[in-house]
Amino acid sequence: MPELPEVETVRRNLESTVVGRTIEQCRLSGKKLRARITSGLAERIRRRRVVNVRRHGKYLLIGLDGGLSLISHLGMSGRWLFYADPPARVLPHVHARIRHTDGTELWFQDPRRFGVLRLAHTERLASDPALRLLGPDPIATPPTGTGLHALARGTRVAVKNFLLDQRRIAGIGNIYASEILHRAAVDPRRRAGTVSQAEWTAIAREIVAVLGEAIARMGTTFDMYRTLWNEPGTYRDQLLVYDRAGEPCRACGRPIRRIVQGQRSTFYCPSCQRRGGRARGPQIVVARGTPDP
DNA sequence: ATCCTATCCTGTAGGC
DNA sequence: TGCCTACAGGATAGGA
Repeated sequence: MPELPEVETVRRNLESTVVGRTIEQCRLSGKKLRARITSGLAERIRRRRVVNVRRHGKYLLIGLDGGLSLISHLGMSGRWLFYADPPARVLPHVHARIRHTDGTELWFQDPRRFGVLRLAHTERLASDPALRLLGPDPIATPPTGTGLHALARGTRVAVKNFLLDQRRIAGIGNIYASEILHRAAVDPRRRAGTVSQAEWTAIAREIVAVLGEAIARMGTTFDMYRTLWNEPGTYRDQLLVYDRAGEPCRACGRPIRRIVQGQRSTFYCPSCQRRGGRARGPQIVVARGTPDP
């Protein structure tokens, strides 16, 4: 669920909240997440001070003094929660509880356990197995039409799945892939290698625009995702196609369609997102049972 | 090499 | 009310 805008929101929250605080103790649930939590993690982060909080794609990188970084990925259901005044009862599915020397606490909760928590040496972060294969972060390095066009040359996967591939661009997930392609007026089923340079230019522009607007609204909340203070993000109100199957396209009025690509839902407007873009003029009403021209 | 499928896990919504 | 199935914002091992 959390994609780049949600992770960036949490990053900003953490940056303003935990940088400068010192970890006094860390308690782990002992449960396995997507991968096993780095052995000795709790002991190795004790007494360390948080010096920065960075992000690459959907990965959070919490920098500690002494040259260590805590790598965290939220998976589908992970969240970080900050408590100035920690509750007495621990919530279910909390896998890490970090207590700072000032009594504040930071909890990592992840019911589905698709998240990641690992420790790495800061100077070797780029070669860490979790991060090594990631493509550029589109906020740090905005993509260009020519760059994407070259990257996609010869690729036969659907452009929607291309955008989801973290080795090519790191940070786009299922919601924003649909939104980006809708705003760029590109059919999600098109093979990436057949998308024109002009279309890639539109996609590059919308990647930056959509992610930026979603960050400004603190991300998209359906249910699980929350900020560090358990607040929802409000980009859901801005969604043009995601989760809107059957509802009218905000541009042309025709119904939004849901299809499945790679076992995941894609939402798009069959009228606005086809070669040549949206038909101008009034909507053509086709009688029931009449084949679509 | 590239692409596709199944799988990890829990919670919840909807049908009956 | 309960039982069942389908599905959910991610990533990847392994096979075609």
